Amino acid sequence: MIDIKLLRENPQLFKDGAKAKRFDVNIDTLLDLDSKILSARQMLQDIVTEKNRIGKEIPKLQPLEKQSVLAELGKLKEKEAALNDELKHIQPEFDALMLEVPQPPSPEVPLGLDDTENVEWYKRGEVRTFDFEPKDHMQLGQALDMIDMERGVKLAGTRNYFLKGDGAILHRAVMNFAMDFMISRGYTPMIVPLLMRNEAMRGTGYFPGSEEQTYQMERDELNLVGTAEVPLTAYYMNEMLTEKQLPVKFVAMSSCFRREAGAAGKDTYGLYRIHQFDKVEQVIIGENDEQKSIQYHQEILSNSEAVLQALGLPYRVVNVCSGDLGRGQVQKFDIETWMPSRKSYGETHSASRFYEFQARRLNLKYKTEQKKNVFCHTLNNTVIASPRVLIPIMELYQNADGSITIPTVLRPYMGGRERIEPKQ
RNA sequence: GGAGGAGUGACCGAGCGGCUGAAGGUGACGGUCUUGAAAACCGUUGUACCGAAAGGUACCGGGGGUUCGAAUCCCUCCUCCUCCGCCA
Repeated sequence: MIDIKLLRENPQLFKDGAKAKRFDVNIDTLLDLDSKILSARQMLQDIVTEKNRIGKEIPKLQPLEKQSVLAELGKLKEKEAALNDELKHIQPEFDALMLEVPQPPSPEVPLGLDDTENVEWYKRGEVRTFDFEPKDHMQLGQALDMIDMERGVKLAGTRNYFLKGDGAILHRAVMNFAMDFMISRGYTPMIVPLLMRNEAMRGTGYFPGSEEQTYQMERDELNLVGTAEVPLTAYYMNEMLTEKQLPVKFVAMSSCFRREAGAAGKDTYGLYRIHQFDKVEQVIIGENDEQKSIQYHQEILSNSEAVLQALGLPYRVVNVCSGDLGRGQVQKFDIETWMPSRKSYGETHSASRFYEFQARRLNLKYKTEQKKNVFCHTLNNTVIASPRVLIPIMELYQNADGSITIPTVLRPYMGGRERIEPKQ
């Protein structure tokens, strides 16, 4: 959520921001509602002040005097009720609109309509060329009995799968490696609840907007999270931290659930776009300081790069363009990892910086050394998401004989083995 | 799932229709004293909104109601605790 005071001062900034992000929100209506609310509240306040003054005198009055004073009060109450009634209509309208106003993007964000206009920042790692006909991850997965898509679909519908045998082992190895790596960098490991109240979904910016993308447990009014960002970022919701506590750095491993509504027919092959996956996610809750936020953004980006480098995967970092940014994001860097079967880089990570946007919705504040109360800043990034990352691992590490070499950093997590080989 | 009990400021805890934004204590901060520290003593110590300010308004788990007036009474939701049942 944005600061209404900033909006009053500079509506054009927010109109331009919304336009660049391709969000449709009526700022003028919002400002109009705002001024109506302000004047109604001012009048209401004056009435209540008067009421309170009269109310205090009542116990001192003679019974006869009381009658006329009570009559006077009655008139005030009528006015009060009318104003309250007006507010009751306007306020929810205002609140709903406020939730829709996008955070304007940083000046460094390239203007663009969609992900095709994201700007490549830099590349790392060598893209492997094969001297044999490489298999894709599904062919490898079947041959090595690591992936069973058919039975996943049989039991749970499209975009569902089983990881089996070495597939399950490799998946766990990747997750555990990433988790241990982040713990070694000082992040606090968390196991988090995956069913979240609407409040937490709204607070992190997913609602309103992503209801269609979310599995909602309507009977219990709970939502299956699409990322551990939600419980981690909302962890201190409605709390007041102290400056000394900051920055808070969390890392969590969790399952993630996404309906992929609107993606019908897109990326239907293999393990790329699926309804359920596991992810190690990093979140920073930091000070209300844009320069520090920018530093933290670099930090979470380089954490993930270090993981990819350790795994020996070639990737590129892209500066996500305005039209591809979410409502709350100030700036976002995606990391895309080379996937031979797609003959392209595919998104594996997404590093976002929000400034106050989420903290305002979450009512997440801290007390500064100067005893002022301000909103925190929040950021998050993927550390690793599997099985999507198994696509480049399996495909890039495959050998001509059909086996897969295990990346060295994963070997300790796989009983010291060097290869995944077909069973005899 | 059934039966009871409870939610007050950073924390503990009093209040149970007007004198209460809220006693008392703890903690924190400032000061006196001291070579320094401790102890003791004195003082300060909530958030949001409107306002240039003075000041005003709201908030005692959330929402709604009764009343001229609610932290105090009623309804509802949430949370926690105790006992019983069930269970990985």
